[in-house]
Amino acid sequence: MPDHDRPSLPEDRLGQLLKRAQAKLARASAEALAPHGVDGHELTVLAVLSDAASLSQVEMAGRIGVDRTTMVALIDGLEDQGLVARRRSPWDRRKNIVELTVAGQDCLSRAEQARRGAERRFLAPLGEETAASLVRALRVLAGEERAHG
Amino acid sequence: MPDHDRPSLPEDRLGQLLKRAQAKLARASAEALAPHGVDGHELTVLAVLSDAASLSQVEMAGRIGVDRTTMVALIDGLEDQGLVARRRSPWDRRKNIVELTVAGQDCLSRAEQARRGAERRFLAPLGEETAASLVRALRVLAGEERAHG
DNA sequence: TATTGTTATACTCTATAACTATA
DNA sequence: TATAGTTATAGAGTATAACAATA
Repeated sequence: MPDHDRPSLPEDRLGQLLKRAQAKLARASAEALAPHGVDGHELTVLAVLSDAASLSQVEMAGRIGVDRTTMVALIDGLEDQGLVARRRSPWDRRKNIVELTVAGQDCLSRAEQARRGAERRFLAPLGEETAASLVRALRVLAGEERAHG
Repeated sequence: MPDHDRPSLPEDRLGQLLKRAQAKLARASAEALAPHGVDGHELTVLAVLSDAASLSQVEMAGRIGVDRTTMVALIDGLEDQGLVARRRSPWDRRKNIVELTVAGQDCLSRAEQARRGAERRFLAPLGEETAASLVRALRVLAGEERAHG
């Protein structure tokens, strides 16, 4: 049976490679973030808030790509830890304005540094040039249209 | 605020890129496989059986990386469609020997071709050389030790 | 009527625990 | 005692449906 006619085994399939690489990085990131008391989703919320100053919960949900019902519990957890604060918008009393607290900014700085370290260590085996090329390729495949980050 | 100190937004994070690329490929593969009546997991089982001729359910589970309890329903579905057959091992009556049927081999050929097409179309925007380089990089990151496939 | 935040519910995926039969 | 297959159950993660407050 010629090689190109033999069905691909799991370990040769692109989907499996992407899945395993993602899972491995997720584990490494989780380990790096654990000391800072936030998980990946929570760190994302903090980072988006840091970029946008303040957003309503639906706006946050849209940015992050989760449902607004999922956002509720996420913000609950962050608020319980004192990392973000909710307040009613005076202009539209249906909306919650969510903002970073000082503790939240501090946590973000530390946790983001830890996350970057994990990402850097994860990519280290590739070398700088290959790693950059991988990221470029993934941006294309993921449908990321931004010219450069 | 210098660029390297600004927290990464979701779309710039490697984990997100891997996740989105994987999700996009998974959707494309699911669409390509749908006409053949199998999903990705089921196709994997067929491919592994084609490679190994016959395996017990625990051996299959080990190869694919799922629990043996998950394998039961997987095999159930394939058996209901007549794509695989179970029989008791005469040498160890605790074990089920799972084998491809003729219909299963036929389905495998067609579905695997469809899956490869989806993968090829997914990688097309990169060009051949970049795509091959991506796969090599992912093999390294996923912990894949095989020299070349 | 439509939207925001919220809660309750359901669904998917997968693993753990427990049972049966075999070894 | 230990293993293979099976079933029932539970947990994580996330979405849908429904409700109250507000626009």
